[in-house]
Amino acid sequence: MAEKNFYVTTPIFYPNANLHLGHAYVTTLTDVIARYHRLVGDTTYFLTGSDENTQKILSAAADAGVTPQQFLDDKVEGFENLFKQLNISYDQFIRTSDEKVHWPGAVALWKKLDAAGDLYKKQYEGLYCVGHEAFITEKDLVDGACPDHGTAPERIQEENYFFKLSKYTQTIKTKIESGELCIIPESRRHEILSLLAEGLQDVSFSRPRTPMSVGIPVPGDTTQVMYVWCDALSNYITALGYGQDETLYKTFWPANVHIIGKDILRFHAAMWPAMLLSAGEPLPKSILVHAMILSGGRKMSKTLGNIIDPQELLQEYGTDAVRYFLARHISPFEDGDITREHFKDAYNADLANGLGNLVARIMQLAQTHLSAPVELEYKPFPKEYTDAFERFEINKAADHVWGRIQALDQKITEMAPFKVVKEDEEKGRGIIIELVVELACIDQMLEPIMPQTSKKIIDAIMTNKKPENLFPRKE
RNA sequence: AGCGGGGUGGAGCAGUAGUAGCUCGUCAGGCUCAUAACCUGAAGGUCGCGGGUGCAAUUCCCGCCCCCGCAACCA
Repeated sequence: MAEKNFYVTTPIFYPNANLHLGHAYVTTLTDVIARYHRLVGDTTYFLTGSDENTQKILSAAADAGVTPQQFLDDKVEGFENLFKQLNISYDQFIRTSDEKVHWPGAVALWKKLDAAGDLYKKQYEGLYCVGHEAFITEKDLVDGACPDHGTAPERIQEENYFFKLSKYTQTIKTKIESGELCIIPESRRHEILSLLAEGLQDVSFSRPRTPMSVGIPVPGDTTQVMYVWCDALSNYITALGYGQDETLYKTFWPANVHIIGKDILRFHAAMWPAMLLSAGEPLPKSILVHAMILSGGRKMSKTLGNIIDPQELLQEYGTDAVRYFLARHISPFEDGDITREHFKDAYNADLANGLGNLVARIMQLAQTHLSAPVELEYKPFPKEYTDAFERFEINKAADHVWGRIQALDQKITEMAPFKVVKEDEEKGRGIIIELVVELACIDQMLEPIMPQTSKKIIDAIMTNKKPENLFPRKE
């Protein structure tokens, strides 16, 4: 628990649609981890942002009848709005369309790859599916047409820059095996190692620039724009001023952890490390691959109609209840499940009957029988709690806290201060003070998960007043 | 097809070679400080199916069945 610098990132999100519960999850997970590190005294930097240099924005904007810039600004405002409602404490929100913050760093990184001799031009011929806005392979075709769009792809020939990804296969493999680059959990580590065992192919790293192109121009070649993943991945360092004012970069890079979803593992655990190796920069220390949230055992989709909108939950239950559910009832590593019914049950059992009721019982006793606020003494966090956080198992950390809540409820019943105080006032007060002290300890551990609630509870303790009903029971 | 994850009391999940645990729900009792809350106890499972190895398998091995994900606006 030595104080140190801690840099944590979320993926950057596509602004072509509104954010859903999955985005809310990864961001909340990251926020809980960031808040924990601040709490234990680490100098913490938390980055999130949006991935805006994508061709799809153009058509989405056209459909919406606005300019691409308006469209982006609008979506990003929506992102920031959701993050505000979730009480996300990010230090920076990076937009890859930002030509001042992001572009110079991405260009600097490109130049490093080029200087290392890892970029080369190659004639590329492939089947381009207009629907995908991407190249697809021969074997994807069904009766000569793209199975998803039902149209025949165009055979396109173009000259692109290629990145020598293959060159770094072995180095990356070694670093992952040695734990120098830690992939969490184990199952994902195996997955990426088996991918590396097959060997990495060099990848196209640019596209020809057209009048309608979106993206960062390749330095020294105005006919090309950077491949979107090359552009996007570099956000983790451009946000720290890489290639410009590198004060933050020097302080915080390498990142302690990139938090990502399993669908983008190969970009983060293969392509990104290769880029950094090529540029001679250190690799991130770990990559945390979280699982997906299912609804009723199925992936959320419009067709199934099982989508749960984070806004809906936020409105009905409030910020901290949503944060609590995501942190405790969704495992970071196994697919989790959420239904409205399940959410309500957890809310009533753990927040209304559990935490909320406990605070009410103790503070009622304190307010009635103590003449002044209790003087608090804080103990160091228990190992079970800190270990869970070091392993990024925030659900286990929360389990520990709720175990303490249950134990405190038992203690009240056993010691019966409400009864004792009638016979021996001093003794009764002593018990109540003990209870308040323990509540304050619990409250402190609650902070990363439920910052607003934690504040309300400590305020109640400091003023020796029973607070308003924290979590009214829902029927 | 291939790859990956999973099938444990009503629901959601842990878990281990040797009396199967947790949370929610249900039922009974207790308490009265508290949000009809809290505490104690109980009922409820042949741990997907078939075979193998072992003194012993839910746990290891083999085969099979079923569900889900990876390709679709989607972490």
